[in-house]
Amino acid sequence: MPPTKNAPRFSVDAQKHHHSLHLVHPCDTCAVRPYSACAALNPDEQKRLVDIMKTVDIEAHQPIFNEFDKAQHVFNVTEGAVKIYKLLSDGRRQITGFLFPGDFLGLTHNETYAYSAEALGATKLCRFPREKLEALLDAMPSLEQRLLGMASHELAAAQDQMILLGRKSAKERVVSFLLMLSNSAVRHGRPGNPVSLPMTRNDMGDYLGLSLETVSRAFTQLKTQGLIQLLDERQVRLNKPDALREIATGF
Amino acid sequence: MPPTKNAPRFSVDAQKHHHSLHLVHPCDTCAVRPYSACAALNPDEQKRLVDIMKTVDIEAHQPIFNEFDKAQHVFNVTEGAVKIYKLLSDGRRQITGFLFPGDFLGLTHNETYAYSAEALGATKLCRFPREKLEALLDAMPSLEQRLLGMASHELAAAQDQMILLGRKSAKERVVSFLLMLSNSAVRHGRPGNPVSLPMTRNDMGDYLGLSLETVSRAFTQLKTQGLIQLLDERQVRLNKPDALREIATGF
DNA sequence: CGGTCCTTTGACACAGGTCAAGTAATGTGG
DNA sequence: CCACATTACTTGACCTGTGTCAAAGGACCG
Repeated sequence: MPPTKNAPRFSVDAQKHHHSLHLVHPCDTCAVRPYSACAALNPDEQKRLVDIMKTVDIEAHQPIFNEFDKAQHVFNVTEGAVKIYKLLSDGRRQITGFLFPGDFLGLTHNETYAYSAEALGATKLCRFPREKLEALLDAMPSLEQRLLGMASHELAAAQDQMILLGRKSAKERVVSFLLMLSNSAVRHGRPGNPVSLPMTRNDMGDYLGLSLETVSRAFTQLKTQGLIQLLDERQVRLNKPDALREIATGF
Repeated sequence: MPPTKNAPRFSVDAQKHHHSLHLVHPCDTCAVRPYSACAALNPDEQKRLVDIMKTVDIEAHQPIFNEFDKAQHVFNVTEGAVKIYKLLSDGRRQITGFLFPGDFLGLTHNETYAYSAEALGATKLCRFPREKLEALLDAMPSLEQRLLGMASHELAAAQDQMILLGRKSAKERVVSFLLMLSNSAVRHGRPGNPVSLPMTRNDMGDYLGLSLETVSRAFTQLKTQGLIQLLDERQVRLNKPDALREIATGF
């Protein structure tokens, strides 16, 4: 069952006009966050970024781009959530990340994208033409520094994911995932305890290297042990964060 | 035969004196490679790099630094090979990378190292004091650009490793590993076909998320199918690279 | 030449995958 | 507003790939 994807369907807003409204804080649009790129730029630099930027709306479950497409744009999530993934030729899928407001996608040093990207729910993005962004980079070391910091942060996260995928049990993976989502929410300025889960069990499985059934069973087990509590189907309360942290780190 | 046991050991002081000899090509010392950082620097910039650099020798199986140590130096491999890994509290280990001449280790944006590093065989490193290197970075955007390129390359590799760990079978993992080593050897200017394996089965297992027995069984199976051939215990010939590539990508 | 480490191989156990059935939640068209 | 379809989730029964444990051989070393 190789999930054959249709072509990207997104509408580009004609938003050029009110860019000027955002000049002082362009990153209100571009979702400024601790790890976002536009913080710490001077007004002139911000203006140059905003000038090459367009806002894009994506409907739920629509592709944003596919692996091996020509990499013409770089995106920044402003609202909603995105999953990025790679496929093996027989359809096996590995989700390599879930992205939230402030996160970049589509950065690459090759001609083509290194992964596919799809919106989880209704999502807004900032879109930068790649060659223009790269020209800006050369002229703005501070932006480049920022990107390096983000890349190094992502690299650390990728290594955590490797130990999860290579060495953790199903339960440890699910617990690690919940804590990771919680931490990420806090970093992005959202509440960290009732954790919201904008993705399906299947997506979680493809992120954690598990089947959807195993993810579901892990949830049930954690519920039974009183460690978590499902409020709404897409909302989990972490009852004993410390106990969960111990499970996640392998005690 | 484990690589170069009796490597000539020159002291740090001795190196200092003939820095001037290296000024035109300082990266002979610092192992210049396509993904290395010192390429494309002008002579003045190269000199400034060399001035803060020291050469270090590490014996086989000796630690270089440990996760959570204060990150005081950044290293570049010049000879030999290094493994970097993370541990869970009960001792489970995930090797997150094998590094060869030209590769950097110890780069982080935190106070402490994000992983432990250990020499596989006798190994030579270039060592840069971290704060001096960071000061240089601010002054040399070209170097920063180079690092960003390397980080983005490593990020892509990390995502390949995620699909390997999350979704590939034992046999697919081992084959992917052999091909990866072969490609890496070619990129680093060494022969790509008889692949040399400077690490133990145990190390391979900890890199691939498998037990050492499963790695061994996969080798036997590949031998039986005539796809590979063990020359020396640390040297594999890839008999049918195309067939191997198909296995690795999940056909 | 005995000790240590690495590798291979076999026997067996088990975590997690697969298949299947049933239910709940959500959306859709009449 | 209600049939109906669709998608998501849970749970059970069973199967299998890989881990674990154990033993034995080989290479290297002091």
